Amino acid sequence: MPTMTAAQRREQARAEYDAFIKGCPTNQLLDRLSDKWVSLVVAALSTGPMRYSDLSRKIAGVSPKMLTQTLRSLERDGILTRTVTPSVPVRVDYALTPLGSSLAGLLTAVKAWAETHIEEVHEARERYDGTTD
Amino acid sequence: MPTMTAAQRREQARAEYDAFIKGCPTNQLLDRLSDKWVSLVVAALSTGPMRYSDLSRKIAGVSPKMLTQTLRSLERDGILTRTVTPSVPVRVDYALTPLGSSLAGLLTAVKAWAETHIEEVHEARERYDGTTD
DNA sequence: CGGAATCCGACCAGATACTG
DNA sequence: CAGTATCTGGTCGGATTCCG
Repeated sequence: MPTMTAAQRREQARAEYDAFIKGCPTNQLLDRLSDKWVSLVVAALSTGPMRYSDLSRKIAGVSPKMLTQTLRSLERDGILTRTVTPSVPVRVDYALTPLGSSLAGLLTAVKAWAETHIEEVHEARERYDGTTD
Repeated sequence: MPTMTAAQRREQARAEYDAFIKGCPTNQLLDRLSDKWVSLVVAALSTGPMRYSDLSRKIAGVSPKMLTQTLRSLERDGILTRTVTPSVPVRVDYALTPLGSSLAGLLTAVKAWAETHIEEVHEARERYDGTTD
């Protein structure tokens, strides 16, 4: 009696999909890139190591919480390293790993694409928005 | 007296940052890519045009709402085209534009990077998670 | 079949305040 | 200086329902 079968089928499809995602490297990476702060942090560090407060200042709009959270996940993924120097005021430096650098290279490629094609996108948008005819 | 100056400074930094974002093509593009369904739709269409229900089936975990929403924004951005065939049951086909195809190419590059380096990420994660010492 | 509208819950993200 | 903890609210995403 398929009374709530619809929901169950959805759920099952979701589970399968989820399992599929787990084994899919692309999606995991995409998950990282989809974090808006990730790209900014990586970009900021691509010119060299920075301290926590430097990052906080350079990125500006970020809250301490999000910055820490982002740095943590990137550190966990081996994208960057966290170095604590126990001086009188504690000093923490963040730097890209080789892996992180290659990711930065990828982001550069994305950026290049964006700058090349953004115009077309804008035109398409105006065309779509001015849906006069 | 700086009682609430902290909040105001945050707000101002946020405004500047926001303005910066507006003019930044990279970020606009990143916004698109950060939508988890976008990549899946583009990937699905990269092998050829598909109907709405085909996409719905192929992507599996997506709800009608999100699928439509994703397709709309992609259509608006000129990434894909929407073709309605007014037969008895309405038929709608979606296909990538040349712009969309080039985006698909970019996603392929990202995918390649992911598959190349995912192993390192996994190792880094296990090393980080097994925080024994 | 293809889609729109509504409702609602879950999660994410920010602000604030406090600690080492 | 470099975080952490908590609360809160806004947005996203899903389920449901109904229309062309």
